[in-house]
Amino acid sequence: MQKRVSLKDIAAKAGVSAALVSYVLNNRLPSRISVATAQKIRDIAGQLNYSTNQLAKSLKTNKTNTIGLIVADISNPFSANLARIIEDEAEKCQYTTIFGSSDEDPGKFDKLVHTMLNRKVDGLILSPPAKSEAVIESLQQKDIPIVLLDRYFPGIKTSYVIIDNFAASMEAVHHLLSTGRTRIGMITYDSELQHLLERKNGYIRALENNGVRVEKEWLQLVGIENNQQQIEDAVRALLSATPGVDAVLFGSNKIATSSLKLINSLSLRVPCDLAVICFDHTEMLDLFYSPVTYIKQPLEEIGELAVSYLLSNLLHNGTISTSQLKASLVIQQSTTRPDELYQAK
Amino acid sequence: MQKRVSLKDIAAKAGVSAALVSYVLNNRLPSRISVATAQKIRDIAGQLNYSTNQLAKSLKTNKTNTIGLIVADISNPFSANLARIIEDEAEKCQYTTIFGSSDEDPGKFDKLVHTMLNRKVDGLILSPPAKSEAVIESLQQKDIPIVLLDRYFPGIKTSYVIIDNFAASMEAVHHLLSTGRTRIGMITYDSELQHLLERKNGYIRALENNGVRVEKEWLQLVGIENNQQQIEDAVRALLSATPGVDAVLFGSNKIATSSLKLINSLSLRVPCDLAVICFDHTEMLDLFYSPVTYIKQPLEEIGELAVSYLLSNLLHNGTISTSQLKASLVIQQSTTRPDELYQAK
DNA sequence: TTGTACGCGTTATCAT
DNA sequence: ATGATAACGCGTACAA
Repeated sequence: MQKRVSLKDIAAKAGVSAALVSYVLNNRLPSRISVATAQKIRDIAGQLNYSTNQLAKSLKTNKTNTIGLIVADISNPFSANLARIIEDEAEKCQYTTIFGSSDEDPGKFDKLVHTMLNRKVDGLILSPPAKSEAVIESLQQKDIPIVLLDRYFPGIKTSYVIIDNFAASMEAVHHLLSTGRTRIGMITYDSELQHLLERKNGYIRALENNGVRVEKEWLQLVGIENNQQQIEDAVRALLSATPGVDAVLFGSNKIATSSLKLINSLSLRVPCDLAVICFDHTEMLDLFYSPVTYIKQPLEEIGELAVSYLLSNLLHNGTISTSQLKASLVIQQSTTRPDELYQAK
Repeated sequence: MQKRVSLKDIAAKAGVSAALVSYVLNNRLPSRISVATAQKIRDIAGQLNYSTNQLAKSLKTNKTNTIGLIVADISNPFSANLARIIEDEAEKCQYTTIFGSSDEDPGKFDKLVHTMLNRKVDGLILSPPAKSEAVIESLQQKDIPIVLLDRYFPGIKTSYVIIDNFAASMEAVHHLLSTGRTRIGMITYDSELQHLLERKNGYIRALENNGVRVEKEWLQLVGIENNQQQIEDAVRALLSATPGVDAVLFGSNKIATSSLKLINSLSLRVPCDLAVICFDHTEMLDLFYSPVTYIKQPLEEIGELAVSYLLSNLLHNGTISTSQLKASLVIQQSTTRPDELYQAK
């Protein structure tokens, strides 16, 4: 169906053995091969437009030069951006990437991992969903190189690249406090994933540290399926609480989008009546009528580190490298103090 | 490194030949194999946690159950959504998808195609960039199954799934005219890609059909690299033209985003001073202070058809299937007539 | 049910 | 010094 030119076609045409062709094309033992035949082989390979069959090569060498990447959902901008960076980075090192979306479902995650393993990927970069510890541990037992991305499990020793979500949440809340907001709510996920717990705990700790009592209704937890209705209910609950909030921290870009969609339709004004901050950037945030302050993850660095950790793991199996990067707060209009708003505009 | 359990491990433990194990696990010749041994083999396979080595299988069968998908840029929401749909659709049919982003660069496109071919993908779904006709034609000569996505080349007979961009543009302009706009501009790409030409021509034709003279400055062409500065200049040119426009059609979501970002910072109001319509949906459009009317492509249908055409092509090589789907106009506030605006709100 | 050639490169060993 | 032979990786499919 595809390339039918094989090594032995070249060998036949050149009047040499297939092995020799292999050596030449891979630049092996260059000292032991006469320049003349080497050139002849290269010429013929060129004119036959030969390209090596990766399947056969991989079968023999047990190396596919492929890495598997599993994210939550490739159609989410956060995942898509990260995927793109990883793809580019891997490609620089001659690696091909195959993607999969887990939809935060550990069953689907497990299935994806195994299809990738059947295809003999050299290693995996994974954003594991909740309750997927067993899968990760089994990969470790099999000595399959993995790097966790965006998330990690405190109880499992693996390579990972994450950000300091606790600190990021704290910083966001401190910023809100510094702009005079006192009734700060948060909408985030009801999940046991460590990075999400840290976002939640950072929020709580920041308020406590500043002597602010966290009202029960100020912390709204929603399902990780990102149900629009549920998120809207959470927004309404925050606003109708007693006392109602004057600022909200959104635990993800999906939550932010759904919430802002509702807020857009209410009479409420941002930032006068409500300040908002959100985790992760999307273009939508800049286009909101009051550009949204957000917590920016260093995506390039995350992607590059993940690939580099994985590749170094491929060379020296057993190496464990971890990074916890710092996120930065990008301050825009959505958190301007009301009294500064007019002079700023 | 990974699965070390092979067919012959099972065969040894079961005291049968490797061939028999293969038959059993593939449910071949079920009538000719005793139920007892079949069960024994399955049990052993289960307890050894065997899973087949796709590399070896593919090498023999010349089938990888993998499709290659090349889009312009996986980090663009339009591409990402489509990719996700195709991934899911392929997965339903037991196919794995490998992605690549061409960045509209024919050289990169060609390179991606060849890495995929070296990996022996069964077929390709491609959004070809400009000047990649030669690559497509060479794939055809090699009888490699392909389906073009989102774009096509009029001179080349291939399977494709596209939308009627000409009609979509016309409909958008007609809608603007029907809401009383008379000075309608367009910002789109300076590209020879057929689908982009059709977007441009649909705009021109719609105006001509309605006896509107298209001022030169109303049609602004920008590079496909989506340079922010260039797009902003185009917006400014439209607004400062004589006469200045009272409506704009954006040729892509990237153009729309960049333009709206600028418009957001001007004193100009949408839709009072300017109506806007854009090709393709992103969430950003709903969050703009005046939710943006857009041309919606039937992404699910496009993705499903593309996969189905490719798979049917894998069975019966040489089949050519094409679809030109209709896009729909989703009308939102950004094109409301100024005089209806207050009563509508 | 089984033996075995096969797909296609790789690489250690053998031959001039 | 140069180059050839052959085993190998692992599952498949045909002949026996």
